[in-house]
Amino acid sequence: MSRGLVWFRADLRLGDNPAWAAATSDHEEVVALFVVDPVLWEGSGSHRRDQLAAHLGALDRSLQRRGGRLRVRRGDPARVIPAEAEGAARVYWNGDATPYSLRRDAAVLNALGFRGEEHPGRYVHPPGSVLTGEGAPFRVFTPFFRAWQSRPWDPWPEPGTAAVAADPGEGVPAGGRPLVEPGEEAAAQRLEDFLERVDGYSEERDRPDRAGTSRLSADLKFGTIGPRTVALRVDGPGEGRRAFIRQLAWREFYAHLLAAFPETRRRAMRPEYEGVAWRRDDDAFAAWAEGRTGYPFVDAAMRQLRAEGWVHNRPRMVAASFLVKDLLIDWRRGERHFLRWLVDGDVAQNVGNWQWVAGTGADAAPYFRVFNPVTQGLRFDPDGAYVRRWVPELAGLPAPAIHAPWEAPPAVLDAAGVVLGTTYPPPLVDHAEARAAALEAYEAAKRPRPA
DNA sequence: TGAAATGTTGGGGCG
DNA sequence: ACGCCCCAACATTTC
Repeated sequence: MSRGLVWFRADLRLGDNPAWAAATSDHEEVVALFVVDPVLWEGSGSHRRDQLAAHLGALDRSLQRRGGRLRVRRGDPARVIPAEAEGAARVYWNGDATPYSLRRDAAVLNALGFRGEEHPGRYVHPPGSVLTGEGAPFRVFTPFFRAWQSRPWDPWPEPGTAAVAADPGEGVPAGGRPLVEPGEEAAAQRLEDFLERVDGYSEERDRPDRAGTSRLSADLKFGTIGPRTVALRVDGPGEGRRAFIRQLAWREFYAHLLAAFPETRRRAMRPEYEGVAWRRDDDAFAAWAEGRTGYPFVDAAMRQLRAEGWVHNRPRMVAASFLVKDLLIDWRRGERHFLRWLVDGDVAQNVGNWQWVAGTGADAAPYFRVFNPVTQGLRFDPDGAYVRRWVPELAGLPAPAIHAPWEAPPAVLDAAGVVLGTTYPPPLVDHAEARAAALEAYEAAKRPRPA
């Protein structure tokens, strides 16, 4: 009897899954394997581990409905996969593009004696497939987007009928309470829920106090939903749908960039900014990470990150900008922190967006675009509801004052029970001064070095 | 997917 | 009626 092995990684679904479809069509029996890689497991914060464990449980239940189990092993994939592949004709997986996964997959493939088969399941168009007319990678989003959109594709095949092996191995790791209901059915329901409000997406997506976004980032990260399913369901007329497809394309752009320029995992895409004189300020970093910068919109974002591992994109950008521009701390420190704590933490997206904010990336925000944390709060959280939820000690403050409590009249602070320096910190830095210092630091880095 | 600084315009108050 | 000032609203430029 012919047997195949499917190595699940960031594609925890059975539908819209090319590796699964190929294996279940090519063989009479398949083993569904997940390897808990200590490098990734230990590197993840509790939020992502809890969500992953829950998703694995849901995948196991889906496989049980097919008469099998998810097999779980702990260890280095380069050792575990060949051992598990004893008796299997081929091993199937969906490829990824981060430097670590490329190294890992090459090692696995080598150890398997090339009985491995990589499929593209993580993106609508796999990294490296969208290129300029000259065959070079795009460095600017808009032309990438055009090429990405005009590239034809078909939905991936449906799964075949192979039996699923029923040995659960070590079993699904235990985890705490996940952020969202696990599994691909729940993810599909989240997509359907989003489609109910997609027409308002353009208007609502920047409002952290409302539920205007798709909330699909973690599902795309874990692969509990397929990118082509998302693209197919969202495609259509209307501003909201177009705006969302554009966001989906940013995700693909960043995957393409990291695949084409793997060194940008650690280094600025624009080398002139490698020389910025970042400050080594552990106290300021801790204040940022713990949500006590004294800027309510920033603190709300950082507390939401700690509490639930997900942050709305707008406060995410503003909090990131604050670390880099206001505190002048190296974007890589923030990148590491976000990657650890985010449920949707993904190397390509995280690095791409941090470099965008820092102004060091391809097609990034110019370095002189500095977010004002007060103005951003006033504009995108006009009632203060988002701040009120995550910074409860300010909850008694009325709308405009809540975004800049140090400017509120004493009577207003009194009435809200806010004592600056006691119940809530004063601003860690003066934004206007910090902005000027950041501009100076970036310009200094750009200037040619004196001979 | 900014914001501050600077420039311009036009309405209204007022002598 | 006129000039002057103030300032809000908008536009442009600069970082």
